Amino acid sequence: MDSKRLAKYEARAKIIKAMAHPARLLIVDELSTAGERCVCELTEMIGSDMSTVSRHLAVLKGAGLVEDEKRGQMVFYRLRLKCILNFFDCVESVLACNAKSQQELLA
Amino acid sequence: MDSKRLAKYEARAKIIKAMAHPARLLIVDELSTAGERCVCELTEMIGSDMSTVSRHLAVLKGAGLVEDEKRGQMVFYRLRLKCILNFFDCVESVLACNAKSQQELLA
DNA sequence: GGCACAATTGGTATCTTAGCCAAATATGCA
DNA sequence: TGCATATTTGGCTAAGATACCAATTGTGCC
Repeated sequence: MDSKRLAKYEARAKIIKAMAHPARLLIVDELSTAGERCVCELTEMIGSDMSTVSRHLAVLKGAGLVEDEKRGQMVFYRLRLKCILNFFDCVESVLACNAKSQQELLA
Repeated sequence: MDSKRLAKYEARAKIIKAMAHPARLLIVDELSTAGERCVCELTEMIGSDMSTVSRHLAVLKGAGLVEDEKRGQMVFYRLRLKCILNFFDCVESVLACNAKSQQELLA
């Protein structure tokens, strides 16, 4: 793979990798409907340590998927782009396709 | 996070994680345009060991993204779904958005 | 200043992933 | 049968990801 093509796929992979975790998918999903959430709200939803959630948010921010804003002692996160929902539609159709194949194997 | 919601995000994460690698993105991209490719062709494009490529393909297959067919001594892989291209469109728009932000910082 | 709350960061243990080489398996052909 | 090619799998090691606790930073309030 030449270096230009590699750079292209690495850039894509970084973004995709940022979403490749259940907790981070919950965050993206939640932000897409709620608009914005502070770290403490997300922490309660996810149910793990706040330090862990903060690191997940840092990953999403590093990939450019979310942006943050500090208001008072809280930090609010929101999606930078809405198209991530299309993304999920595609993932769901893969899941549906897989489920169908599973059924055909049983039938 | 309740177990049902967790299961939903884990299923999604598995699929997304399967694409979260430059070599696997090249494979998906290539299959989306070429239709199908054997392991040796993909190995040459990627430029790493065939055993490595074979493992990447196994990851994609495990997530239900590709299917394989053995013909002769070769194994051909192809995409199970075409919608993965929409997927890339979204990733590209995140990249474009990031690039724009970078420029604004410089200006 | 001193305390409480929100969030991030350092440190560390643990698990997973990725890569290579070598070995095993499968197919085609002489 | 024997050899070459295509692919997968086992074994190993290095690198990366994840989670927790503890410590630190920043803000608001008394």
